[in-house]
Amino acid sequence: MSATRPLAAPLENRTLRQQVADHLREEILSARLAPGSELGEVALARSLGISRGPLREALGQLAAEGLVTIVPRRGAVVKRLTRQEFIDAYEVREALESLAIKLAVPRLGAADKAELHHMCEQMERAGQNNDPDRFFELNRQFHARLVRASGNSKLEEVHSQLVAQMGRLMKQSLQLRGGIEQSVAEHRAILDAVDADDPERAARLLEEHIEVPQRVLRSLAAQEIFEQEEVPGNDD
Amino acid sequence: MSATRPLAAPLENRTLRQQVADHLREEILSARLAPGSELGEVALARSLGISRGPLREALGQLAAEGLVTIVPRRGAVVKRLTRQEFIDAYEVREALESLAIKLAVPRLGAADKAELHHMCEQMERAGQNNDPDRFFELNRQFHARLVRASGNSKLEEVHSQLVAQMGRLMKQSLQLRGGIEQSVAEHRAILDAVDADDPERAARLLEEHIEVPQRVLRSLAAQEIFEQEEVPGNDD
DNA sequence: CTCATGAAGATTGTTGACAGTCCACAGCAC
DNA sequence: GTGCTGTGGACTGTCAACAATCTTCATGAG
Repeated sequence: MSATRPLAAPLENRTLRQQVADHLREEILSARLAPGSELGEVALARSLGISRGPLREALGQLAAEGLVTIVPRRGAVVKRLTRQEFIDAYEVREALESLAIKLAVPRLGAADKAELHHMCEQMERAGQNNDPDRFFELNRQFHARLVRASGNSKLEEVHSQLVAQMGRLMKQSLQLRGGIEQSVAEHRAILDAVDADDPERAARLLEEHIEVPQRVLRSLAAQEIFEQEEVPGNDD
Repeated sequence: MSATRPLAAPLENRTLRQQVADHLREEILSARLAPGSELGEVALARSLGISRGPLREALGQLAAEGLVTIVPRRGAVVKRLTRQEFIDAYEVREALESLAIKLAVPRLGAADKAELHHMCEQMERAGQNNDPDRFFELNRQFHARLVRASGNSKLEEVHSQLVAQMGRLMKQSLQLRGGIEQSVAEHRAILDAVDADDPERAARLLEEHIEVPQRVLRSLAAQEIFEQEEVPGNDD
């Protein structure tokens, strides 16, 4: 019980496919690999110093996770969401988190609530410091924390996968809502309902909170987010 | 527009990995491959008449879909759900279908409603004929139809994947509820709300409908469903 | 008799090479 | 000049062999 990684990785048993999949997932989520980027197998394998076999398996896995699109005999590209797909994903995410908070509220202890409040304060501070990247990361952790607190592993799995797919776009959608102060206020309102052990009110507030970017996306000509980038592919 | 397969498969472009993945998925869903079955690569590849390469990619894809479990350097087995995982999946499914029916009701035309009623009648007939397999299949189609009618592709995708994971167990859980007549009555009640264009009532009824096996699973010592089968692996 | 040790067999992980397909571009007919 | 055709290159799909690891079983010490 004194291992450096007590959870889920007892030994360095990680196979190459897993390492490559994790690496590429991280590259995609961090936007170092832009949507639309073509993932040539030989070039990628060379740059990673491995063979094409494990790389192909990793790409297949990422395709099943919805992060890349594989066209038979044409290769793999980082998946690019249409506006409709993004709205659809938002709706599903709303339903998932609504369920999550209803399940989570009766299970939360004082320590959990305190931690959520702490995260909320950090988010406010990030807003004051004008650090949107940090705010985004904290926001992601806040929602992930709520979902995990539901105690429903499948829910957590589906949610994290969905958030990963929406990925980079969520960061930009953050700019579409009323600004960081508005978002922090909404989080506080949700936490109030959580403190009061009122799952229904918490769920309603959470749904409204998540709905904000959805409404903006529907109404506004927020096309720019999607229409943009034709992606140079490889710029040397 | 006169091709034999107008949708999604213009040519026989399907790659071996896809064919194998589809084949194995069908085998698992139809319970010809029981949960816990060990999927040895060499034996499987031989029986399919292919190499291990595409097979490994297909297995990786199915693992990402949650149908098989791959333990590094130990091989792949058909995933076996614990009771908790099954309950968790049921909760998520309930949230998804609740969202689906709320979205679907305002979009359904008279023809759609008629089709749903027709499916419901067929379910009743299957019950009278004491044909649980057919009833199960119709029930699956009924719910899938509702989800598709939501117009949310991501929702449909996540839902179908979840249903596939629950797969074979759902058939057995059908026996746990009040019997086929009870289930048909519940479907009729849902359709009444749909006919009345009342999304909230439809969603509430649907949630109660889905909750039935959940409650049974929680309370009852319905362990038998999960504790069973140690699975012979390969019987030649 | 029990448990540790080690070798043999079987299975998975990885690699490099071969085969087939798609795309781009040059050449030619009109 | 425009459009079709064929050839070349690059890429993906597939395969068979090699390497590494795990499991099993026999062997021997205590």
